[in-house]
Amino acid sequence: METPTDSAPDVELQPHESQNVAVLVAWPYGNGPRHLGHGASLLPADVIARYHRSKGDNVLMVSGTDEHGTPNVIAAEKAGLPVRDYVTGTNEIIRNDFTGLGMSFDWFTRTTSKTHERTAQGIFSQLVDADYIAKGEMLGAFDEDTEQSLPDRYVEGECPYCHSCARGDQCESCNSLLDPADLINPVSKLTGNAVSFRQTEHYFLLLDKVAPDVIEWLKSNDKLRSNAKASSIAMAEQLRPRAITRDMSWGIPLPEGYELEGENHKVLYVWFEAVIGYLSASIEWAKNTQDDPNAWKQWWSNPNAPNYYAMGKDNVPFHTIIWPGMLLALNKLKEDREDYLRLPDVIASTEYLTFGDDKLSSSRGNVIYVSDLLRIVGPDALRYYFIAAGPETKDTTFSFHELTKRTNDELIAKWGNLVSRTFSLLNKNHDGKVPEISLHELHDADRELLNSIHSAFATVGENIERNKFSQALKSAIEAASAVNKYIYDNEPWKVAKTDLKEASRIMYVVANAIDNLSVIFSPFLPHSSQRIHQALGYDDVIASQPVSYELDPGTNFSVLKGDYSSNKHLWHYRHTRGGQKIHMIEGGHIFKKIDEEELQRDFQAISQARQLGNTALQPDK
RNA sequence: CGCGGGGUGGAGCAGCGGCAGCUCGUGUGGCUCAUAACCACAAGGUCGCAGGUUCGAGUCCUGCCCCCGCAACCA
Repeated sequence: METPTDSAPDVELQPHESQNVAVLVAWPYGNGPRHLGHGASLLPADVIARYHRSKGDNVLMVSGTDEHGTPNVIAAEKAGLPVRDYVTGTNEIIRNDFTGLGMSFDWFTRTTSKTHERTAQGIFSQLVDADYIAKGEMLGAFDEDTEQSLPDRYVEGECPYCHSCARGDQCESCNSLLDPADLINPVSKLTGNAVSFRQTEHYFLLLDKVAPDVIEWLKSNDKLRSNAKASSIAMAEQLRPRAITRDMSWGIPLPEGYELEGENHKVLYVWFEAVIGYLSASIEWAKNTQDDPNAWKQWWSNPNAPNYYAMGKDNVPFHTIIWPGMLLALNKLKEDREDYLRLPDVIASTEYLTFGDDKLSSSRGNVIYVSDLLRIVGPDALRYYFIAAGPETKDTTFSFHELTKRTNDELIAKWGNLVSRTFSLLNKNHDGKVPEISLHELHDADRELLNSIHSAFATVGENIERNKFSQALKSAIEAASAVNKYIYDNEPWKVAKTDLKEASRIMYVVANAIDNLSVIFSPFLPHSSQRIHQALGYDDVIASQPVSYELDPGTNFSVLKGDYSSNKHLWHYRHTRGGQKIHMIEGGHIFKKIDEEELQRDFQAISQARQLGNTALQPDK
């Protein structure tokens, strides 16, 4: 990347050598709409993907809904729906949340897809054959009446130590860690029925066997954030075999030939199969959208294709230990090094977004959903908030006040207002056109400003590449501020009255700056960047959006995909062509100012309407 | 001594060995093209507490206090 000099800023950047970049987004659990915490932890993935596309890289961004597991079965029961119908509904809700936010997935599928089932079963049987998975026995809790198997957290009873009421995994009164089998008079939290425990046979992933390799890999990966790295190494040092099957009927069945004795209702446990989704979704994407069904290997088995994983911090161990452990074991079975599956490079994890005193999660009452705020403030204000004020390095408390401040006093005051005043000046004094000038008319101050925009591409890009998203966005805002100062210093509204040619030069520089800034902002604020781009008279698409698409018509199985080919090779300074007619933005403003009281009122109204409305698809309490 | 993250002006954060910074808010002034927006200047901090290392410490070490997450059947 060149250093900007005092020469004209029209130096061509070195053409960026395209890389294949995989962006792997943690699979949202399919039990209901996404809340703000989910949005905050997954949005950085979209910034990474959009930035890399803009740079010219070939991005493959995949994810899907994680639809198996007990919580979904229970939620479906409550809703009075077959589980499959229930998760089809939540998948649609989550797809809409992501579409609304503008998450530019290449493929957003479901763990209930055939490809996923086959891939997960294939990996399972390979690992069994290679002795990385072995049979063993485990004590399981069963509802005595319904025969439903129950995870620890659904079992409660009297604490054997302090004799107060305790949940299966921990006593909230005396804080003892419990084994649910020790509880006195255990009952199901769901039905109140008595719970009994029996030994049943299960498959275990022999994590201890891959631990040395996992530790070695952890130590050698210098892109992992130090917090994730240290805690993961400590955890890896005490890995034990872990059961990866469950007694239930909802899930991926064990592959043929691997059934356990006398059992026909064992399924793969969600945490084992869900992480495989990254791979299976890539395979499914290739099969459905590419000429070459093996195209996924250009990301997964390519030594020059870095990958980025995005998730909340609770998910880190699955991506630093379990998934790498599985991949390491699989790679040991590959004869050809060229078939090695790539382990995680960058784990961009966030901390938690909290709300008041309660964790903002779907398992508690205090929740604000992504869709609520999308309706009230729109996608880009929410995206701005997530990146500028989100829990990037520490837990952060959400507040309407902070959202309002960030939107009104930063996003709108700096960037939105810059766009407004520019269009207004062009309209008033320059026939609603970008003035035409020749570049050698530029003054030193003009070049200086344009150079600062030129270097903003580098600064913002570097920060994104270092996972410093809020810093990157701040740099973009600073670049916009420089343009505001330039306008103030040059007073084009005054100059236009006496010397229109001079004013044209100034306004050309401003329009040119905005044109470039819309590209710089596009990974963060794709919706508004696209509108500004069009308002400047262009008709191409610099920030595409995902669309829902029914895979096999009639199956009710839909995925998100998108065509982002026109978003590529934009991440560099360019001169705006003069003379093009601008189009005023509908309503005059790209961003709508937030009235904090109104925001709270609107939220209350939506929240109440939701509680009164159909509860069938509500997340479980 | 289970593991880890965080505690920096009113708010949100950066800095992680060399004169305490940024954004917002606040005050004053300027500007009036612009969504009471924009521009300039100013006030405001003994960098959680206590020791230590060092010519020099938010920055390294030790102890303590507070907040948060994880602790593997919460996926």
